[in-house]
Amino acid sequence: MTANRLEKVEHLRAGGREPYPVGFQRADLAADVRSRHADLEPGAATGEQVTVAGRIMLHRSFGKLVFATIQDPTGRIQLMATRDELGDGVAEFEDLDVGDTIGAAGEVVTTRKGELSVKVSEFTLLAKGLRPLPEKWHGLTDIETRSRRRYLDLIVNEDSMRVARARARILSALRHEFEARGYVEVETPVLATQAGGALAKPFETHHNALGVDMYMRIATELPLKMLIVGGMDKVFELGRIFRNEGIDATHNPEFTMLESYEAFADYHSIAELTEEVIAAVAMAVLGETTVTYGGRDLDLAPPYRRARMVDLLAERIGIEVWPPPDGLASIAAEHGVEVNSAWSDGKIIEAMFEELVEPTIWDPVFVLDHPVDVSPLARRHRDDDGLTERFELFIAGSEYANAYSELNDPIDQRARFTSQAAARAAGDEEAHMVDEAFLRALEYGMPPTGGLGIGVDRLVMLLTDQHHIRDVILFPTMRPED
RNA sequence: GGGCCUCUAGCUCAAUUGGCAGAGCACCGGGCUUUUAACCCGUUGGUUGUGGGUUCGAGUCCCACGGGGCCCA
Repeated sequence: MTANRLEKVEHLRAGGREPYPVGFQRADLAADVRSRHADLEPGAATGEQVTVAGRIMLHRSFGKLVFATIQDPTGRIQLMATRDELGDGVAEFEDLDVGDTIGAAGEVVTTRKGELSVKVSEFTLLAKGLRPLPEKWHGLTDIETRSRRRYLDLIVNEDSMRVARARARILSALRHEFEARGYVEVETPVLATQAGGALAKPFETHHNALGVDMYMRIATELPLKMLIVGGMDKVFELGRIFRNEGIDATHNPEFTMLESYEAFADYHSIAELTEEVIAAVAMAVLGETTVTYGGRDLDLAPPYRRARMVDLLAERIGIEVWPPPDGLASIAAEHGVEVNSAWSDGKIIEAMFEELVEPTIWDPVFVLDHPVDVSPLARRHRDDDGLTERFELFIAGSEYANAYSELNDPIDQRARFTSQAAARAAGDEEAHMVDEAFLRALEYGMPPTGGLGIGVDRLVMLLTDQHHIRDVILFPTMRPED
């Protein structure tokens, strides 16, 4: 089939016609033509000349009369090529294939059946397609091909285009919300000699000229806090994060996170910021705060419920878990939660929460006050030394945001790092490394600060009703094809 | 990492108990001046993911490997 199309290209060139010309000017978009001529009678002639361009999606020939439906970024419109108008040119129009990109000029008319059309007086082949498009009835459904050849998916699956465009609007709305609140967007290193700010395995690489091993960032937290030390009191970064972990419905090795830090804020004010931003983004993208996710309604309008992690867990299992009772590990085991004997009480509580409470959450909840040993960068709770001033926002069983009153006590931070380093030495590959550069910055004094991270891909999934992260990432990470 | 499922024409899918690899769309040729997934007639198109094995005979059964999916860790 490609051979046939190549012959056509050769034939065009032999006849002095360029199959990939430059310089064509599109003057009109399908949707604009449609909106200008919404309710024409069948057989109408408007006298309006338009110049449209797009990819041929459907092609129907009657020999001396040819219809082609082209698609541009705004939609589809039918072209009608007639012998009356084009003479022998109609044969050339008939020879076009589905998948070709063409430009055409002509009068806006309706056909006898009432279909709005451009009656072609001139047309130009702009890009000959050598490969056939997926089938016009069933389109492209194979998940692997849709992900690997996203361009095809975008051409034939309207929903994929909808999601891609919604994602762009979400990114734009997020920026708008933070900028409107006086936050400054910054860029921090993707490549660093230490990976910190989160508990995760990094990608490792090497800088040849410097002769040092480097890591792709697993968070933007530490450099952003250094900017708070530097006096940039409200900063945010919207960027790609890399974690060397498995791929599943909610994890891609590279993903997009928004992190923000605000001096003189705490996790209570950041919770208010978070619910306002999420509601505003939903409004910007959907025009309402009610979303349907997997067929079930969800309201993103503030305020969201606030509840302590330990209280939600106690409510679920009917036993108080804070302060940790004796035999917490056996209580976990009784509820089918597997725990490691090396785990701290805090880690056990977190694991029980993840397994027993998270899946039951539907409406937005700020889960507050995580145990200190699972939160090495968060400030200790002002009323309880064993907890932190932290929240995670859960919606529909998944985590969407993570925030702290930031730990700005350099002595405590060093102690936390040291304890993480011990866990690392004991084999926990995700434990945090001691970051001396960050500690030095804290030692100069960081004001009390509220910080926030929002998982952007998951937010896109929520607002576009997608249930796999690969469907909101244009080019998800995949194994090589061969 | 483990379990289960899956891979057939460019796309979407068939193929009985192990018995001639097929259809629709696309492509090519022919017909048609009002179609809407146009229609009608006739062609073309295959290393059945890859490599082995069993068998008179393998898309089908077995083994290994590769891609993908779902679930679990």
